[in-house]
Amino acid sequence: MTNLSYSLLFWYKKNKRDLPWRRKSNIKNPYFVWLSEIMLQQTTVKTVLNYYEKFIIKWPNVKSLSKAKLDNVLFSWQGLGYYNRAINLHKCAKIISKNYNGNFPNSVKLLSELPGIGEYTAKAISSIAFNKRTIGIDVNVSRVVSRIFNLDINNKKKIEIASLRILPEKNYGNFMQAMMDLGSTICTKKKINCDICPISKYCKYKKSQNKYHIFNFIKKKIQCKFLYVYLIECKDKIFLQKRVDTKLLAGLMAIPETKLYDNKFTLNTAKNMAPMKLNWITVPGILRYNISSYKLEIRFLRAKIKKKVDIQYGRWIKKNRINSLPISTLTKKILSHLGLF
DNA sequence: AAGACGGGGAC
DNA sequence: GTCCCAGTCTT
Repeated sequence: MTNLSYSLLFWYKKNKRDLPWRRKSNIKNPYFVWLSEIMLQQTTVKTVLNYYEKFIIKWPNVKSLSKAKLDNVLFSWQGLGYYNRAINLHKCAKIISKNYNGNFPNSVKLLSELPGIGEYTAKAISSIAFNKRTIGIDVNVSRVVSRIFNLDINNKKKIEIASLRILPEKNYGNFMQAMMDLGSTICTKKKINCDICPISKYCKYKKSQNKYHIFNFIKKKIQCKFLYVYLIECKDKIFLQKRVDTKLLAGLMAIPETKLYDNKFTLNTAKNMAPMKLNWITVPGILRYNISSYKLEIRFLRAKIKKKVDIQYGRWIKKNRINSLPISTLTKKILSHLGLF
């Protein structure tokens, strides 16, 4: 065992974050590890906590989750974002129940074949739940490793080789989590607390020219997009549609909308593009909302209809039942603008 | 190899 | 306002 890994494990034992999926009874339970890892993809710990607790109460094991309706899973996932994670979570639960009799495989190879589980998550589960000799390299681990060895954080191969070199002789799962905790509390992106770092004496960061520690040169382009949404009312019901054949907010229920246009367009155009020919009335106000890589500018039309009409993937929903459906934060804001949520 | 995919918190 | 987060999947 290297001095570095020993020092880090010692530090971790005393200072690890108290997280629900790390409770003694949970940490070796692959279901809990898997669920937390999926939720934590591109999502902060703080945000995940409530969702995680809700999920394990509702579905305490993989078999119960596999029997759930997808809409129910999406409902519990609403607001967490990246809804394909929920769809894949559900798919994966079914596979584990059916093909693996409810037991997760422990190898990186087999784990990687499951929906929603990529290289990182496969290694994380294998390491944390099964204590296999591997390490999932997330943004925290790569940052820490890059600083320890003064490596280019974007050079995946070098970071990986270096991370394997500092692995302890046992306690692989703890070591991986220790690296992540260090990265999220002490060796953070902007504030770098070498003074209280348990492994600073093994680290090149302070001595180096900080050559590789400025990154993210490329800015993500945010595009402005314009759209109209359509509120169709029939007595005490409104018309909503399931979002299929779209990657954005996949699987959720939403109010009908136009495509996302690069330029502003006229009211008449919006009326012509409406899902039905109705007496459309403008709802005052514009809703601006940032989602994914778009800056949305949303305008509103509303109309009443006498008799319900059926449209594909559509459902007529009682206004007081909207909150029982899986909908996105964006849809909530839209409905809120219309006084419905 | 690059782009799409959500939402909230930090600053 | 901008940046970022326990990444994965598609093209």
